[in-house]
Order: sequence, then structure tokens, then C-alpha cells
Amino acid sequence: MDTINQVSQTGHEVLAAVLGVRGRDREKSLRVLLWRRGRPPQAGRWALPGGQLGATEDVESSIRRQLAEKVDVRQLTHVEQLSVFSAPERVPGRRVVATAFLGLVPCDVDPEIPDDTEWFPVSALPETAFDHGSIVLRARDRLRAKLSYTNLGFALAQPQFTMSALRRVYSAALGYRVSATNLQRVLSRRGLLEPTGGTAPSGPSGGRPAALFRFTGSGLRVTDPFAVLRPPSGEDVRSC
Amino acid sequence: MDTINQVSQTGHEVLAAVLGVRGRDREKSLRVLLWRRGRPPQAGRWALPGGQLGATEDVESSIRRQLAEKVDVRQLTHVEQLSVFSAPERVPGRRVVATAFLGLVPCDVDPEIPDDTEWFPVSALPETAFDHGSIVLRARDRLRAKLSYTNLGFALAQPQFTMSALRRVYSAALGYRVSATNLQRVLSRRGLLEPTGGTAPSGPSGGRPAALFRFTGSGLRVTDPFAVLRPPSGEDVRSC
DNA sequence: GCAAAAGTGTTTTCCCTACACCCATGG
DNA sequence: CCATGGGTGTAGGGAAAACACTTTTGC
Repeated sequence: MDTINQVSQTGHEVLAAVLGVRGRDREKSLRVLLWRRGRPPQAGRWALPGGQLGATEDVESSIRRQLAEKVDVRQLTHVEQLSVFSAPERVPGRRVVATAFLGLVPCDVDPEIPDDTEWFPVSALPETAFDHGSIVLRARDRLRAKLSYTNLGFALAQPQFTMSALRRVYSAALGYRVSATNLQRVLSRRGLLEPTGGTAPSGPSGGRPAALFRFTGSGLRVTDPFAVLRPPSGEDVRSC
Repeated sequence: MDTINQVSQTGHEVLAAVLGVRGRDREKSLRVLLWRRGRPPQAGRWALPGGQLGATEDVESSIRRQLAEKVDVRQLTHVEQLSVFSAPERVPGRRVVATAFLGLVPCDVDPEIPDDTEWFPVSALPETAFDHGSIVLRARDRLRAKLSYTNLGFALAQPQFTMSALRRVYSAALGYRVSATNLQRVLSRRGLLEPTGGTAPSGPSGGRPAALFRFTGSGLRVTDPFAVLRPPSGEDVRSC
């Protein structure tokens, strides 16, 4: 009990799994931004971007500040807390508690990234440092779940897109085929999609030109709050 | 930047909003266990149970250890992380980062609780210490959401129950009327409910004796993983 | 005209809510 | 035999997946 309660030098770091859909055509996949450690411990392994929590900032400000060095902040379309990782020996030698985040970037532009960073498919991670591999998987699972019951797709998509481009983005993120037809129906019914009026040129082999769409609004919204056990019609949820 | 990065004495605490459905009949409501602060700062205000993270434990072990002093641990049917609260001045004077948890206790037995703790309806909180009020609301929202798409009801219910008793539990937790009929259908269809074979005696004014049920299993299971955008029939979600 | 890609209409299926009706008990 | 609460059957609605079919382009 004394050892448990003893005052100790507990460090607090923030880490982010920045996810985005990258790659051309068939190679398109959900990828994560990793950074190659240059010095011990665990030199050569790939780590999540992040760093020490500062004295005058909260965890979200901190991770945004630190990501600004790796990814252009304007590129970050969504940031949310995942969970705390606090196993005593997660960083050997000293006690470091980590607050992990999910960050999302849209799939069109490839932001400038430093030489020691790289995008890796989440399905083929390299040797990761510390517990960072499991943080990436948690981020992937959170993203997949929220794609279903929120409008989070806006954070992965380009500002404008055709339905088949959006289909590829959802397919890569979810890990299975998504039908463009049904995707459009679902997102339209929920009022998340809006035609820009423009069209994309047809490809070299012809085909009807595709209409361009955009997402309405760019903040996270829950679109499917009660899967079952809805409140009775007419009755509202009491605020408490 | 220097002030942000300066090494500082950052404390780390764990806090839990322990929720349960308490009270007889019409007074039944979702309540939270709070503890009255005896000494400054904020003496007299009501706080969540918790304390300092120890050097050799992770955050979940820590909150379980600390709750054991307030609530019998065997009563805790579910514990999960909510989020980190880290506003620099959330505890005036010194820097304390908090990992907040949701804890659940079943609604039958009233565990022994110390003199300075009390169950308060979440809809009528007293003056709370620090940011603990907003933590309670986050816990409530998480519980309400998960009651819909997981089997989390098991953590609030008694070991055995009639459907109308379970209906009262769900109603209190969700904040609106739930029909016993449909509740039974939904939980049965998902394979979460199982008749014990026994029946409860009828009340003083007669009525058919109610059948007794229990939940199958007592670990959290997600029962409604894809509200929409399900994988095509036949196709599985690729593990990555 | 033909292939290719996009978009629409329609069918089927499934699940949930709502409501009517039947069942078992105490007085 | 009637009031009271428990349980079941069923109808209606809504949303999503699947698929057939039409539209628009390049060659």
C-alpha cells in the first residue's frame, strides 16, 4: 500500500493515431502516420506522433500543438480522445501515462511530412514502439464504428467528391465493399449529402460523367442515436 | 513555448461516477454516489470518489482499488473509462489531470456506504466540487447510449427480475417510458434474456404471477455493431 | 452502335413499435 | 366474476440491402 501510494514522478504524454485513406486505386487503404525513432529507447521502431503534456495546456490543445509540427493543422478535420494507456511498464524504465487520440485527415492532398515519417497501412503495421500498435487498432475500431452512426465520413473525404470516390474511401476505412448506390441513399436520407451542381469529367474509357457532392456541415453529428429502445413517439428524452 | 514545455509537477488522479438505479417505486431514478468534502478546497461540496494514481498500478486497477473503500467491489458490475479531464485550472492551485470512469452497480442491494457519502439523482445534483458535475453527465450519456446497442443492462439489473422490474430500471436510466413488451422482444431476439423458470408472487391486488428472467452472461457485448452500412451478406469484415 | 460508368426505380427483407387480445391470480 | 397485472399475437411502418434497369458519356 505504501509503495502504491508513494509520490512518484509520473510523466504525462499525448499521442495521436492520425488516420487517412491514402494510395492510388487498388492500393487505396486506411493508413496511419508513423514516425521513426532515431534514438534509444527502441531506436528504429515506428512511433505515434506526440509528446509531453505542457503545464498550461489541456490534452487536446497539446496534441493539436504537437501535430502541427508533423501535419498541417488545417488538414486535421477531426480530433477526438480515445483512451488513457497507463500500464506501469508501458514505457520501460520510467512511468509515463499516455492520453491517446484519434486524428483524421482528408484523402485528397498529401500534406508535407517530415523525412522520418511515413504512412503505413493499418493492416500492415511495421514494428511499432511501446504500446503504439494497440493504440492504432483502437483508433481504427473507433473510426469504423462512428462511420456507421455519425457523419464522420466528412473528415475522410475531399471537399468535393463523386459517389464512387466516396465509396472507395468508405470501403478502405471499413475494410469491406460498400455499394455506392446504398451509400448515397443512406447519407442523403440523413441529410448529410448535398450536390454541388458540378460534374466530374468521364474517364478515358467513357462513361457518364459523375455528379459532384459535398457534405453538409463539418462538425461531428450523431445521426443514429437510438438503434433500438427509442423514446415513445411524442415523448421526449427528459434532460435527466 | 518555454512555459508550455517546462517540466512541471503534474499530478494524476482517477475518479469514478458510480451510477445505479435507486429508490422505491415512483421515486426510482438514476443516481450517482457522491462524497462530501470535509476540508478545503471546496469543503462542503460533493465530489466523485477517487484519488491519486499509484506508481505501480494502471488507471483501472487504481479506480477499482479506491472504490473498494467506498463501495463493495463485488457490487461493481461494470467499469469503463470515460475520458481525461485536463483543463489546466480544473483544480485551482495545482495541476491535476483526471482519468474519469463510469462504474455501475445493480439495483437490488444497497451496499454499505460511509457516512459522508450519499446517492443523488443525476437529475438533481447538489453543488459539486471542481468539474465533477460534468463528469457525471458524461457518464449518464455513455450509459444511455450503450443501453441501446449493447447488453449493458445486465450491470444495472438484479440477478433475477421480472420484466416489469427491468422495465422500471431501463426507464429510470434512459429517462423515458420503456414498454415491457418491446423490451422483452428486443432483449430476447438478441439472446440476452433467459427465463429462470421461477415466478414472482402476485401483488396484494392480485394479477398474474410474473415469470423471472436473468441475463445470459455478464460481460459487455456489443449487440448492434452496424446500425447501417453493414458488410455485404457473405462478406466478412477484413481484420484490417 | 457498343462498352463503360453513373444514377434511379423497385423489390425484398428485416426489425421495431404499437396495440389488441388472452392468461392467471386475489379478493 | 371482476379487477389487476402479466404475457402473446399481430398489424403497420420504416429503413436498408440487393438488383434490375435507364441514362450519359467516349470511342
